[in-house]
Amino acid sequence: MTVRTRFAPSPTGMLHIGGVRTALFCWLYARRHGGTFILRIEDTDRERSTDEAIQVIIDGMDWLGLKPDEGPVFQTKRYDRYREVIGQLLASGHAYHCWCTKEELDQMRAEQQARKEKPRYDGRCRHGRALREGITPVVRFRNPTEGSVVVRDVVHGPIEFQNAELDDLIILRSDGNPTYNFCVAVDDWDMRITHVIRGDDHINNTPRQLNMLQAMGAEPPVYAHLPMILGPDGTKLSKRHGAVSVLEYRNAGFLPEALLNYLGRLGWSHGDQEIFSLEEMTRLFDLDDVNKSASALNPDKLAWTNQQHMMKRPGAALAPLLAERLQALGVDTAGVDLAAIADAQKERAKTLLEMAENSRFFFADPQAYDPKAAAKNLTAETAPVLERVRAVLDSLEAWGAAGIHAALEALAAELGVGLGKVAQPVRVALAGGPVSPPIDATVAILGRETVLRRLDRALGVARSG
RNA sequence: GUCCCCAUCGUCUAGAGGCCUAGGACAUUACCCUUUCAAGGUAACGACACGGGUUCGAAUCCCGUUGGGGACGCCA
Repeated sequence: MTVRTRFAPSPTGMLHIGGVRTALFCWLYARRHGGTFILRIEDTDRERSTDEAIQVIIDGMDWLGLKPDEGPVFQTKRYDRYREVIGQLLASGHAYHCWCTKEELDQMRAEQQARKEKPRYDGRCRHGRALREGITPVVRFRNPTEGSVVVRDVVHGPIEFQNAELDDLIILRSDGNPTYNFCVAVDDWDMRITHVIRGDDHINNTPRQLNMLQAMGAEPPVYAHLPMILGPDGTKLSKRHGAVSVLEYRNAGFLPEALLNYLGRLGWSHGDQEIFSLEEMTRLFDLDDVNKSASALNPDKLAWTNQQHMMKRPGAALAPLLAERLQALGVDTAGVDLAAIADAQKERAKTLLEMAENSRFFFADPQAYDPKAAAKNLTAETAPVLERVRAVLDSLEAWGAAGIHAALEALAAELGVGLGKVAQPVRVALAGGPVSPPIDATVAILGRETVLRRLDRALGVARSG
């Protein structure tokens, strides 16, 4: 049996990272077993579905590299098929028309709640009802009233539901649109889905879907309900928590492999390992290792994970992404070795955005010096040192980090001071502040002309300060 | 309210009855390394929700309590 999984988002909001984690596990499981991963867009709610949301789903998955093998399949394109199945269910008595109005149903629910009962359709149209003028009936699924349904869930184990707890759900609205639970059942069947991997907020839908599958004569898939992902404060994920949409993570400068690594470690683990490449995850992933409890997002750990992945990438593989972030900040990146900058900066930034911000001084001379740093490093005492550095660098033959390092070290030795006494004034002169990559790399990247120019300017400040 | 799910450091997790004096990671704090900042290294802090069973032995199995989450739509 070939494994077939599906990721089935509804395009009503932005694709958030809880959805991404679901997509990841579906993708991973399919990849791991040489199966097929399908993207299905559940857009039967025509009021709330938007093209923009569909685009975000597709762009987001594309960015992350979670490419579907089939799809996107749109449920709204399958209406003929749904109506066909509804016709069959009607004919076989597994479904019936219901003429209740919304007002009638609202009243019924209100009464039930007043009696502290679980609100549910009471089946008043179950055994036929006179056709009512001016009302287009809905179609309801005739759920069994006795016995129970057992969901065989690979992460939770068997879960039993009493049929008496379930009511007759609407499968076709009065406007002719089929509803979610029904479409899911038909689609999972038609698409020959073998493993339904989704959030555990769907556990309660599963017995209904199982009953419909049975009524249609379909073999049910295996279910795996994943624990929810909560916001950092342990409550349900919402816009309140800030970055929720995948694309926001891209814009904040996270690497796709890092986001996937972090999300993968939520609800899944492999011993003590924290850092995984996508390839490793694919090789190691198993539904047996998925745990049952919800997990809260930890922004610090996400940032750390991102840094770990940035350090794993060669600078050249970071350069184009760094360029995007710099351009977003309005920095002109022409003519500068971005790969070298990325290599120098990747272990001192948590995100590409932070890297870009830390790297601005590579592209423009400091407009002002950090007051504290200048007061300490651009002084009458350091001026002679800066002068010597200027002379040494001016006459240096081969421009390169190794040569620069050797030259500065020799100078420090000659002056009888530690390298720090030489490097720090130079750093402030070049970067405008007390922080930068190692001075040799910084000098090398900046280039002789820029370095000499900035030293001259700093010298002016040092002499007068 | 009814039904369903869940429960190990602040957070993510390891843990399949003895290997647990409960391990790792993020965060925090100290120290080391060091030309700054980082990165890296070492250490410290820090948890089995509670109560009953079962067992020679329970974080692990069972029951209850409490707490959290989800579902109960002509939403998905």
